[in-house]
Amino acid sequence: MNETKTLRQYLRHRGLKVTQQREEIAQIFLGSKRHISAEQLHQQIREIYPKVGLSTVYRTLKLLVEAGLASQRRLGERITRFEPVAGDEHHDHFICINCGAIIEFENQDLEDLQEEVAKKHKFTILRHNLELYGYCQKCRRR
Amino acid sequence: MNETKTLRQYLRHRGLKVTQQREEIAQIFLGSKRHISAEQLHQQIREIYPKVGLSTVYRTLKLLVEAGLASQRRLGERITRFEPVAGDEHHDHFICINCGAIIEFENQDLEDLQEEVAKKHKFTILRHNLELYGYCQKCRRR
DNA sequence: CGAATTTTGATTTTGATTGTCAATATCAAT
DNA sequence: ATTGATATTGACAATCAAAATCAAAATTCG
Repeated sequence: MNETKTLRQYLRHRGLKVTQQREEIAQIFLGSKRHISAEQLHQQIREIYPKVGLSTVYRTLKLLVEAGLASQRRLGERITRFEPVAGDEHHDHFICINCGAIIEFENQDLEDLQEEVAKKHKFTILRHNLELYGYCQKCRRR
Repeated sequence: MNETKTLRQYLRHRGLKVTQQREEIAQIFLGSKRHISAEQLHQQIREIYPKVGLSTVYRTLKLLVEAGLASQRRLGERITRFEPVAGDEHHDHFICINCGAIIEFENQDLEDLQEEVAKKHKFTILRHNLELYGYCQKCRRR
């Protein structure tokens, strides 16, 4: 498996250690079905490697994300925010991962395109959430 | 303020009571800046109505969302899920609010359009998260 | 008003995630 | 292979937002 190598490379590159647990967790995770939570993964791992702790699963998942081998839904934000609904127009958000700024924008084409895709999949959209993470104008330079 | 009426209507319609706290919370919330958290709102409310409890703020925000007067970022999902990154292709998600199914899809036009909008706002996208909430094919009928 | 019902708010509980720390494992240099 | 410096582990505790609890208070409507 090539991804195991990627992980090892990443670890060495950062001066981190290639441990048995990290390899076990990566192995199970990479072969797992999609959208798995840390705890689900922990369950699965325990069936084969009963000694691996939940904390280590969390820590290793973080490493996998950093190594580009995992993607994480629910980025940043850990609390729920609310906003008054002014008119009827919906807006989406840029979120700067450097300074935390939230920039709103609207784009009807984007909304239309979403509806089109939904129709293709026979899905009825009631609401949506689009978050674009990156650097705002100010934080672009580094 | 018209929105206050909307809330009253909504409450009566559901056989709920129009209470002082609900009106106070709605008043402050509707006049507040965007992206406020339950706790931030609670602080603001306390400055004027010191007796309102945090629980009531949470409960009232829920009602405001149901009444269509507030929108809530970070819908559904309360846990973080991870998935292996197979290739380089990104995908987005439909999430059924009835059965919880997560349906993946890819659409390059959507990605391109996002990039275009970002360019307009001088924002550099590193990653994004698009969640379309609604009913899947099975749950459409009701 | 007064009874029936809902709501409130102080507090506790929940549940996911992160922090702590002594014991253990890894790795580079002997 | 052994050592020593350093990183990691796993059990457990701590955090933190959000939900649940429940007796006291407020609201509604006849």
